[in-house]
Amino acid sequence: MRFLRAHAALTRELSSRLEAVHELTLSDFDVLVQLYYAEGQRMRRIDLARSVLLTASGITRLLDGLEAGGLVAKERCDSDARVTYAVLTKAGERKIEEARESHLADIEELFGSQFSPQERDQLADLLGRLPLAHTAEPCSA
Amino acid sequence: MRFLRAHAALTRELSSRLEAVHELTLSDFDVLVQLYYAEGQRMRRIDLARSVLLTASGITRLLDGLEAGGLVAKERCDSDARVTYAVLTKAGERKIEEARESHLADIEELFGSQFSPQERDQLADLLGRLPLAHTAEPCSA
DNA sequence: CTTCTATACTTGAGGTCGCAAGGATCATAG
DNA sequence: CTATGATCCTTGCGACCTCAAGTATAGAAG
Repeated sequence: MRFLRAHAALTRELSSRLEAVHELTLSDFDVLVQLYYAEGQRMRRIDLARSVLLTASGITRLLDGLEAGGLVAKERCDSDARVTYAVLTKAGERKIEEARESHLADIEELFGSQFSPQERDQLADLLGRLPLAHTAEPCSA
Repeated sequence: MRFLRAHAALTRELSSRLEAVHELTLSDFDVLVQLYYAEGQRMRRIDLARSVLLTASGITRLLDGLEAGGLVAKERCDSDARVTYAVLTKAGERKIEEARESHLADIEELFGSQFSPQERDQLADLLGRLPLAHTAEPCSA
């Protein structure tokens, strides 16, 4: 129960702040961060989908939006014509660097301020043990 | 990050199981449980909304569905014509008692099995400290 | 080469939810 | 009594996401 409640409350707050300041969804931000830390700042759409826990169709539509905003671009793959890469553009890079700052501050305020460093580790450990929560975490947020 | 991932994965799994077996959304279930434990098995719609962290409009539409299914009923309030109560019907009571059983088993499997009793308390404590997570918890799930 | 299966992606339809606006009712103050 | 403001609820609209189905490509087997 607490888990669900906490999530609903936190994501609503974080999402609305992110949206108000940067015009980004939490999912948008999530995708941009993944790309930011990816090698060559590019990823296959399918891997992107898995790492942010969306379906393939979800990623298609989300990237449509980010492409329209010029934050990411498509790129074909030479060795396999089925795959399309999503690449972070310069604008996208700037965007995520801006947004990351305020987003981390928001997280710190809503989340981090409640816990001691030790408790944070504990929480991370406990949450990390949950099934299916292991998709990709080459990221510091 | 882990928090968001864990939530996405868990709710998808729990929700699809609940839907497959009982044709209930996680939110539906949540509302039914709230009513089940409420005094007289009835609540004002607005309080229901706050306790499950939905907006008023969300509750209206969700209850439309549950009413259509005969699980809850509307009831006018004599002392204040603005408010409408949502009351659990007999069918709703049966439904929630059935669903609760399998849902708790699912939770146990996905969630509880990862932790010792002590760790559960720890996790509950940590999550409970998050802001806005304090809405209503007269419930054992 | 052809066929069969698996994978990557897109699209159409449908569900859930929030926001903003509007209607009804209540409470309070003049 | 009337005006004002607050509260409860509903509705139109749009955002986001999933599922199912369809297209295109790849790889392996006959």
